[in-house]
Amino acid sequence: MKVSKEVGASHRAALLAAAGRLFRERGFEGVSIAEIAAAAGLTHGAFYTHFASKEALCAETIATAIRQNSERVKRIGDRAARVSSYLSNRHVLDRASGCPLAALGADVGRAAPQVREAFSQALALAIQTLTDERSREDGAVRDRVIVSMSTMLGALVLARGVSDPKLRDEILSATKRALIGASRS
Amino acid sequence: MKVSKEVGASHRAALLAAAGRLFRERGFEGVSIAEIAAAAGLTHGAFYTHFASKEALCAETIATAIRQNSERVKRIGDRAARVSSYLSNRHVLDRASGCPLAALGADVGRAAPQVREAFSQALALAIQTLTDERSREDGAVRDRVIVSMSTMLGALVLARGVSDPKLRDEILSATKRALIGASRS
DNA sequence: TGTACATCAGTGAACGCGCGTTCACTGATGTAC
DNA sequence: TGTACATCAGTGAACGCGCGTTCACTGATGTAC
Repeated sequence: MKVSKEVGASHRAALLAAAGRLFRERGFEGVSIAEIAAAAGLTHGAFYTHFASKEALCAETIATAIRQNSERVKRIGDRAARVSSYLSNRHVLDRASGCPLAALGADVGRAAPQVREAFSQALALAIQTLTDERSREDGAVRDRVIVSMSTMLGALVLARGVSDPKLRDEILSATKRALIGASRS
Repeated sequence: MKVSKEVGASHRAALLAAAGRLFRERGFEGVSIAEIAAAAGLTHGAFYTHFASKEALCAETIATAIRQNSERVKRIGDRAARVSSYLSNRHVLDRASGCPLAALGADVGRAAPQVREAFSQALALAIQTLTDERSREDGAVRDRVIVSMSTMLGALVLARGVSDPKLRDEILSATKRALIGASRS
C-alpha cells in the first residue's frame, strides 16, 4: 500500500543505512537486496521504488558512508586521538560502522564505473576536507593527508585479515608509533 | 578418465594458478569454481579431486600468492625500485599478478577462519623474510617493514578505487615521495 | 469541510540464471602376477 | 615381458538454493472539486 511522503523518505534512509552497515561488514557481493530490505523493515520489491539497481545503491552507499565518516573524523580534534582510534582493536572488530575506505576500497576497485565514480568524488572531498582544516594552500599538507590515510587504511586491512592476535597488535602498534611519533602538525 | 600422476599434479597447479589470477582480479566471491576449472582446462567436477571446497582453495591460493609475491619482491634489490614498481600505474591496472595483500586483504577479513589462518601465517612469513634481509634482530626494522607495507598497500587500494586519473596519480606520487624520501635503509 | 478518485509505495509470486557440491559413470594408468 | 585387473582423475547431469529484477495487485495517501 501507499505510504506518506515522510515515511517513504525514512524508508529510503533506512535502506541506505542498512546497506552502509551490511556492505561494510560483508562486501558488496556478500549482501543481497532482500537482506538489506529486510534489515530496513521492507520486502525486496519495495527496494526498486527507491533505487534503480543494486549498483546504484552501492554507489550511493559508498558516497554517503565516506562523507559521514570524514565528518565524524573531523570532530575528533587531536591527531593522536584520531590515529589511535582508527588503529584500535575496536575499529578492527567493528567493520559495520568503521572506515568505509578500508572496508570497501578493494570492492570498489572491482565495481562498475558508476560506483568508482561516486567513490572517487567522495574520496576527493574527504581529502580536501581533511587538508583544509590544516592549511588551505600547502601541497605538503595535502600529501601528508593522503599518505597518512593510506598508511592507516593499509594497516587496518592487514590487521583485519590476520587471525593471530599477537601479529594484529604488532601491526596496529607499529603503525601507531610511526604516525604519532612522526606527527609534526 | 584417469590421468598420469604428473598430469594430475600439473592440473592441480593449473587450478591454483588460475585461482591466483582470477581471485585477485575479482575477489573470492566474484569467481566461480566452474570458471577456475575452465581456466585450468578442466570441468568443474574435477575440481573436487584436488580441493575439498572453495574455502580450501581460497586458503591455499592466498598463501601461495603471498609467498610467491614476497619472493618476487625480494629479487628487486633496490628499495626505491621496489617502491616505484609497487606504486606504478602498471601495478594499479594489473591486479591479476599484483600484490595479493592489496587485492584480497579485505576479502580475507570477511572469509572463513581457515582462510584467515593461511593469510596470517603467510603474512608473518613475508614480514619475517623482508625484515631478515635487512637486520636480524632490530625491532625498528621490523616495524618499518610493517609500516611501509601498510602504506603501499593502502595507497594501491585507494588508487585502484579512484576513477579520476589525476587523483590516482596524486595518491601514487605523494606516497612514492614519502616512502623514498624517508628511506634510511 | 466532505466526497470521489488518481497516485504510487509496498507486497509477494514469479522470471531466468548461476552458484557450490555430489555422484554414477568412463577409461587411461599403473600394479600384481 | 605380457596379461588381467584394481585404481582413481576427469566428465557432465543433477541437487537444492539464493540471486537480481519484474510485475500485477493492494490500499493508504493526498488532491481536485
